[in-house]
Amino acid sequence: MSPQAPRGTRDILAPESARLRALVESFAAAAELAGYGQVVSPMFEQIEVFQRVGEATDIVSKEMYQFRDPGDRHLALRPELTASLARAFVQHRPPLPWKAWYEGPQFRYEKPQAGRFRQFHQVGAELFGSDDPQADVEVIALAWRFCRRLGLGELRLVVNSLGDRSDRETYRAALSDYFQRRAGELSAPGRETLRRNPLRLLDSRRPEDRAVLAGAPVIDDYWCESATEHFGAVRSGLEALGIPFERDPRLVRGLDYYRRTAFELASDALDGAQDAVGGGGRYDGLVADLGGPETPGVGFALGSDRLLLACDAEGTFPAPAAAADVFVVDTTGGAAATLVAEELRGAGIRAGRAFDGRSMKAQMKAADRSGARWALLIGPDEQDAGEVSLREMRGHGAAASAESVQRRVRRAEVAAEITRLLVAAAAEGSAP
RNA sequence: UUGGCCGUAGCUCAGUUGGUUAGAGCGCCGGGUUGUGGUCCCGGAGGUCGGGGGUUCAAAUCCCCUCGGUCAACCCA
Repeated sequence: MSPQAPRGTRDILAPESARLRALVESFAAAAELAGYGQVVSPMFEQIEVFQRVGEATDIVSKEMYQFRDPGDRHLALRPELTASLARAFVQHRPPLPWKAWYEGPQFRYEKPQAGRFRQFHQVGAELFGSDDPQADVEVIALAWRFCRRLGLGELRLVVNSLGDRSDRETYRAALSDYFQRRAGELSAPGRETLRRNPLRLLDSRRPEDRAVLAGAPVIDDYWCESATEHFGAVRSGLEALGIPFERDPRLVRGLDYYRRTAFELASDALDGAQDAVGGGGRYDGLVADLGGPETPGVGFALGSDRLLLACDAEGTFPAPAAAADVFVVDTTGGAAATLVAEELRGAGIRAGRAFDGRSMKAQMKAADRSGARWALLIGPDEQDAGEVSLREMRGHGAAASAESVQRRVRRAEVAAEITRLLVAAAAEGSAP
């Protein structure tokens, strides 16, 4: 049996890889418009970076790829990037507010399924050093604006507030009390969840648990004044921007470090259980947990793979066209094609060619399939005359409905002539 | 980690109650006379039937294990 990509990983080949790259570029543009700078952080960290962030979360307790390097350092492939960014913040202490965006693969040991991989890609942004609700609004708006730019329409923004640290703790205790009293009615796995982290029970999908949930205490009653005020400001900020959202008091998110604002973006176009394309929130206290000064922060991450699945479902954000401009057909052996193709590429023209001395017919077929606008023919005739034949392929430009047109061009003027034609076509296309 | 469904050429799939050299479409390669693609016609290459073990005179077809995919629980992007 020949080797395969490890379970839950995959090769992303040409058209799709260009699409992923375009998505990242689009995100970079959106983030940088808002003043976020890119951070490229290591693919792995000292394991404590993630452990300090939440022992109770599955992501760190059982889904981390961990290993010891030859120097016996205990390391982990990053399962998420907020912790890495917080570590980088503590290490470099950049001026506040520090606005950073990132992109790249992350790793979680999970059972793969559609929209869930062991190596997956995210884009995200973090804002450190401000507890202004307007910062929350800016961050959410960035995520929203980016998704809209991808063409996603069936998107749902869900927001909640988990209150301050102490609010969260008292609520957690109250919730725990409540569930303890009715533990008998919970499902078996639900009781286990209750033991580990009662908050997690809030978004259980099991019917028994949901029934018990109906009478559970609501977070709203545990907010302190400032948390209430903060959440109010976030909501009115979103309203002012015309960003639609719904409030879900049971939204808790998986990472333990969230305080106050938590939000999630889900796509209604995705069927199946994995409909969340991203989420985020405020993590005041995370920086301190990593040994830095008390520093508030808010941010989000979006799953690139799932965003693209959602785009597929909505038929938007197609792969950028990769068609060549010119395909060189050489029946004199192939060396002439090399010279012309390299010359054209040097002039910024996308040029393809065939190898292995294939027949003219075969080369023409290849030219057709390459999607090139022109075939550039070099045979003995052209070579003797110091010329090439430039054939406009049907389906392009003026020749779309008529027969393909073909004419001779001086060999020395080929690059200039094609450049001229490309410029003319671009002008025509941009100013119809 | 738990459970359901699935795994046949590069891709999408057929393969009757186990029975001889495993098929189709698409794609790929070549050809249809004198250098010219997209349509059409002809031909060709390509499969240890995911892998291993077992039952049987005989297994793609039955059983077990394993790997992988998928769906759901869990969790999350």
